Amino acid sequence: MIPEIDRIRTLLTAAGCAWTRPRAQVLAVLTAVAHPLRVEEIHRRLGDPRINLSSVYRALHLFHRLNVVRRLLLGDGAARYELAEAYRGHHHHLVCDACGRIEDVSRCPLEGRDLGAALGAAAAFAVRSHSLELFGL
Amino acid sequence: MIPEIDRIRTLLTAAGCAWTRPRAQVLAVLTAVAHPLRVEEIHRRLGDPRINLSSVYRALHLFHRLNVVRRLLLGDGAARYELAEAYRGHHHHLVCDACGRIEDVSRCPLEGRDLGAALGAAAAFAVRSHSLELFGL
DNA sequence: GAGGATTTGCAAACGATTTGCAACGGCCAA
DNA sequence: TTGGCCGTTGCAAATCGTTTGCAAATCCTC
Ligand SMILES: [Mn+2]
Ligand SMILES: [Mn+2]
Ligand SMILES: [Zn+2]
Ligand SMILES: [Zn+2]
Repeated sequence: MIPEIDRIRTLLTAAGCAWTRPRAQVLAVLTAVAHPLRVEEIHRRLGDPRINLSSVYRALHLFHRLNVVRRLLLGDGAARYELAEAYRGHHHHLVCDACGRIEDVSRCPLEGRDLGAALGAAAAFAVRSHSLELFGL
Repeated sequence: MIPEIDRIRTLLTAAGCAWTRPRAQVLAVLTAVAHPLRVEEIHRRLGDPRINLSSVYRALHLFHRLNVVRRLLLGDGAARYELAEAYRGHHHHLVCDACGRIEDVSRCPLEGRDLGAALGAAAAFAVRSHSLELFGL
């Protein structure tokens, strides 16, 4: 099926983790949508009502640890998840202050910037990733 | 006393809000430290044990609404607060993936960037603020 | 200092997330 | 293909940070 899912399945196997129905379905949901989803939303979209909400949480934890998904915290109480950079590409988000709508920005405003220079004194710091959200209207 | 606190007090008054002991002490804590604090930490540092944790939450809400403090969500369960841009200047944070230590970066890697250009299609979006955190070691 | 409006302390409610545990189901070896 | 082991799940209860209702305390204006 979808090549990303195959890649991820292989990755799970390599990490010694089982390929189970909850995990597969959570991934199916995440690959099917274009924007970050709350856990509750992911759970609701699973084809299978037998799957428990806590299994979704556990799957997302595992995926996050294996860098399969990215977790976003946008200020309302709930975390949002989307496929990680390796599967959806590096991008950032516009968050509307008024209605809360979220949109992707594929061009990274940091590209070409020498982050090391910006750090200055804290040169001992090796940047591994960054999180950038733009808020507005 | 500290000029920032006077400014903020004036601002509260202008907004029709009272200058009360909990609010003053929360501000005193925030102006005294250089890094973002969790609500629980702020509460612990108040000189006065009579002040209730929920008053700290309420004070921080008010301050956040009036743009006196900034709220940071760094991925562990708890929000962190620090004085807002107008009082501490625009800056970002380094977050250590290993130990969780947080450090300020005063140079903004976005300065001089035309965010509008980076947005591309979503030109209808007016960026009012941005949040950038750098993760690494 | 008195009056009325705001704010506080307290304790209970809340929503998101995590956890213990017994039943279950992938996965590998036979 | 089957058997069985060990990781995984469903379920319900616990936890955590945060919010809220309400009566009492505090602030601000006069
Ligand atoms: Mn996205
Ligand atoms: Mn800071
Ligand atoms: Zn970027
Ligand atoms: Zn900046």
